[in-house]
Amino acid sequence: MLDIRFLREQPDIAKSRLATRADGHSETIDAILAIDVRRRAAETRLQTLQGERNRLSKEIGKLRSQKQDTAALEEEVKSHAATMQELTLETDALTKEQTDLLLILPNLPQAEVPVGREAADNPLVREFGEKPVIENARDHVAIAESLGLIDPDRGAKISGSGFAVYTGAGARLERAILNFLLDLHTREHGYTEVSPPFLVKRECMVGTGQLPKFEEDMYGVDGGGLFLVPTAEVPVTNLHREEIVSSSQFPIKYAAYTPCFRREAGSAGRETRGLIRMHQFDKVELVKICAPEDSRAELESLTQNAERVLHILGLHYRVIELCTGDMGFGAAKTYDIEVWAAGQNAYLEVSSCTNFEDFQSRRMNLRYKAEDGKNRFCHTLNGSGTALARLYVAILESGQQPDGSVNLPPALHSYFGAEKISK
RNA sequence: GGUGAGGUGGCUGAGUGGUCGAAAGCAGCGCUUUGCUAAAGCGCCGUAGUCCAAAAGGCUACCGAGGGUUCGAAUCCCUCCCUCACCGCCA
Repeated sequence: MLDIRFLREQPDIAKSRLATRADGHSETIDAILAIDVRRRAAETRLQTLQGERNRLSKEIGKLRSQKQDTAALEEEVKSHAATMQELTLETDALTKEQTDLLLILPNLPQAEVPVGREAADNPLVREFGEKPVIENARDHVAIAESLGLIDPDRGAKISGSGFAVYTGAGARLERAILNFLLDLHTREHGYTEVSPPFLVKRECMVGTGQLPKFEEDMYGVDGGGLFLVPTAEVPVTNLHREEIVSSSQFPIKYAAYTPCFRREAGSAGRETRGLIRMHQFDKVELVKICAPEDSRAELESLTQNAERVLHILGLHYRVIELCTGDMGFGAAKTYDIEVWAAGQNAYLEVSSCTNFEDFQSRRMNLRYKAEDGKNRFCHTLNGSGTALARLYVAILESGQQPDGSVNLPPALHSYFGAEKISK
């Protein structure tokens, strides 16, 4: 959520920076400001009447203690009741209207984010390793089926398309990768492990920005009161919602595993083969909460922490920076990490590392006590460290051998309990 | 799920209809003094919104949340949420 004062004072700057986004409605800003004027006018009138009522009520109390008649004053207060009622309804309605619009307004890209319209405009930042040379590379579906690692048919049978069942060594590999990721980030990168609920309240989804705009992508339960988490970002970032945290805790760094549940509405047919786009997938998420002046550096180190996963696993990857037109709703700046999947002959996004600045913290009223004693909004960041399913794809496709087996990266041997998977 | 108790400022904790935004203590900040790994005295010390060109200042709202009663609500009534205790059920 953007600062209403900023919009009020510098609407042109807000509009021009928002205009570089794919979803940047400047007309929404005009609507917000129009409501703002009406809202404040109504509020001021209401407050004046409230002040008058308070003054008269005190007067009544004083007179009564002196046993004097107060009927006239009481009538005067009563005479404003209807107007106050109207003004209360008006300010409430205008406040809600304004908030609703503020909640669907995306974040401002940082000034240096490259301006562009779509994914093709995203500049390459760096890459690691090289594409492995594999003759007649098979894709992970063929590999996994021949080795009995996943059972897509039965996944579809029990839950529908977009759900996978991992079986035998396949399930074990999933668990091995998970443990490797959590150990790496907690032991070597200094993140505190969190195991949060997989269901969160609506207000948490609003806090991190999934709602109200993207409800059709989420799984709601309990009549819309609770949602299955689409990423651990939601429960973990909201851990400190409505708090004033101490800056001595900064940077707060959490690593959390959760399954992620997404409807993927509108993505049918795009990259849907095998495990690449699922309604449920596992992910280890990294979340940081820090002071505004540190968030740029924290994004760099966060991204490096996520990259290290692929580095250690020896997988070829590249880091790209999202252009303004390709950034997510709440993002001020985002790096995507894409791993090479030999069987797909394509890069797969396994991590999206984002600095939200104070966009989320405003929504969840997450503040810290600054050195000058003032309460300020924190900056929040998160990045996958990494998504499991696509990493799984890359491990299978990169490790595949001519005899049909899969060699696992050395870092996973002890977690998995073997060096390779074969029939 | 049932019964009971309770939710007040960073913390502890008073306050049951009218100068209560809220006593007191602790913590924090500032000053003074003595001096040295601290003590004492004094003062300051909630959040948000809004008004004014701005500062100073004013006003409004907030005592778990939302309604209600009243000229006036932290205080009375209703609903809900949460915490604790015990009971029931249960992985």
